[in-house]
Amino acid sequence: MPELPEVEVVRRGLARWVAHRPVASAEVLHPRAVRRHLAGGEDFARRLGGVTFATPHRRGKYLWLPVEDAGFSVLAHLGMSGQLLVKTEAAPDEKHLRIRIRFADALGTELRFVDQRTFGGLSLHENTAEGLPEVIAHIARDPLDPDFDEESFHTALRRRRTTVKRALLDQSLISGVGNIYADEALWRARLHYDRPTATLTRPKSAELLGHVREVMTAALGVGGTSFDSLYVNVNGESGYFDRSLDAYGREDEPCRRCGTPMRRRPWMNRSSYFCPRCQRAPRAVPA
DNA sequence: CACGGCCCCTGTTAGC
DNA sequence: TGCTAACAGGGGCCGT
Repeated sequence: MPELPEVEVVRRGLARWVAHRPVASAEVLHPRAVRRHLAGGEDFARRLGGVTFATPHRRGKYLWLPVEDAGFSVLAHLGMSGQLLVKTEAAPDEKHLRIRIRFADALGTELRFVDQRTFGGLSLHENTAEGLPEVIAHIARDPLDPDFDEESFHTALRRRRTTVKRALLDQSLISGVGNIYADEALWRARLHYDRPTATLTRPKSAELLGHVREVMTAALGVGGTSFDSLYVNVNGESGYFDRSLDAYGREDEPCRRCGTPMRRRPWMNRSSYFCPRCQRAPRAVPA
């Protein structure tokens, strides 16, 4: 489950149900789920046996469980359809169960990575000096990170020769924003997705960033956005923010500001939802 | 080297 | 009813 609020919901679940527990064993049921672990599934399982997890961390859509008294972490990315579920040991295996982690304590629950489309996965990585798995060192801080650098975000936008929605989805510029929250923030900021970033004034980029933060914080407050059972917390429960969406998925429905029917446009093998009146297309810029 | 396009997967749904 | 195409919230990698 993809974007920052949904991943944060999962992180909080892991903090409550998995942190500080001793691992008995790990079982890899699909090789693609550990493809980022280059040493392979057997190595993944062997190295996890006997470790204890520390408190989970998150940056953007990545989350990781540091291993106590060791310099490495279990890194997780949910991709499009990944779930981290805490289930009782007796619960039947899910159809798309990819990885199982059993614990050595007596709580009777296990951690499962379930992923229909296998775009997500788990892997083990050495931590950098900052305690970050090395392979995500290129991922920018996310907008809810207190150390997010607003000034360098703005200067990067001005320097780039790209469009604003592409920039929002560029995880090396700002992380955690995906297709839903990009459309929501752009609608709130009255910006068209094809607006060149170089034309954004400092107040406008600050306003946009503020909307990104507000929509994500609001979504987090109600457990994230779920359209179906694919996007759930560690207990398999869905969030409620889909009821509060103003742009995403609202093709032909009236804009909540001006009443104009919302539009959907194919965009980068996905879709962009916008109000044609509130979010005017930019004038073609001379080359 | 920055950027845009393509690809990796499986399942559901809309349309013919 | 059955087939097919489009679409789904991800990111990495490749070529230009």
